[in-house]
Amino acid sequence: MEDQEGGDPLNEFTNGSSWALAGGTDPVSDTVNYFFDRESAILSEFDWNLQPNHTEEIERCDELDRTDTRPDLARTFSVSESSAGAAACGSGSVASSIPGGSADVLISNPLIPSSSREDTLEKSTGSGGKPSEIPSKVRYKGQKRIRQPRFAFMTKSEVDHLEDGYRWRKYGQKAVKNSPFPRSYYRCTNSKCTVKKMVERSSEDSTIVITTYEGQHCHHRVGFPRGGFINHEAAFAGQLAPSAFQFHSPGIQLHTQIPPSITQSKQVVVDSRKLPEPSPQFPTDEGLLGDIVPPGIRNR
DNA sequence: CGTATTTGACCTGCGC
DNA sequence: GCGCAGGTCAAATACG
Repeated sequence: MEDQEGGDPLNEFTNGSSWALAGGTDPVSDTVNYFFDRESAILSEFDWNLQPNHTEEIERCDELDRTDTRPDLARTFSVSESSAGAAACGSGSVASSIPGGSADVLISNPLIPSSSREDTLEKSTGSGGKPSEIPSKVRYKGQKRIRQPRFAFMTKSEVDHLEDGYRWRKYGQKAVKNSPFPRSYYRCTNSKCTVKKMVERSSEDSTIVITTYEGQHCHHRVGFPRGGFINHEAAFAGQLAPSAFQFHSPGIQLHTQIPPSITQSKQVVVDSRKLPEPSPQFPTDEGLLGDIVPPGIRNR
């Protein structure tokens, strides 16, 4: 647990970053640096500020987790109108890590208004909670959904659900239009965490898995990718990526290879071509992950 | 038996 | 207003 955020990730990526993944002494830290480098480049591209508070927020939330297991308590501050895409459990601003090593990066607008029914529902019931007396269908009405910031990336992988150090509960699967592959919906199993992710395969290239994170984890991962059981890239994406979108969206669209079907309307796509050229290969876990699709050089 | 997954139904948002 | 597609719920089922 504690080792997952052992150091200030921001310091790590601002200080010593290394693109030499393969030759690194620690593939994990290399991965960290890799991501942070890329994120730094991306965020600076848009003149976004990085606020190194993520560790504190997570610890705060973890503390809550230890001291109080009531789901309602945590959910009460899950989303607010002014959260501007803040995380589910904390409003902390953090530097996100964009997993550029795996794919192009897509950034969703943090303030996409939708429906807040899910938040409302989760407060009252939760996925595993006892049913409320009020039918959910009734509670849907009159609610506004505040879409949390989204973060999507593509990974070339044979497995759909990439391990990222968190535990996820699948709560839905949906056929996607114009795609032969269904989209799976996952929610973080942490009772205080409202992070979700969607996983689907690219309709154009079935070997590419598109993972979309929504929200920000308020707790540590359950494990850390040292034992080789975790997809590093996904881990950092899941942990850090969404938080980037607390910053103002520049509202520009430069480049994307992620199908619009998964991102809804408003989105910002970071032009990965402006990023430092990544290593075409990326450490993978158990060989499940194939070649990570590097931004800008895919399909060459 | 507790937890996770599956899956059909339902709701919301959006485009026309 | 209508229809479609995305997203979620929750009961049923599977699994360890």
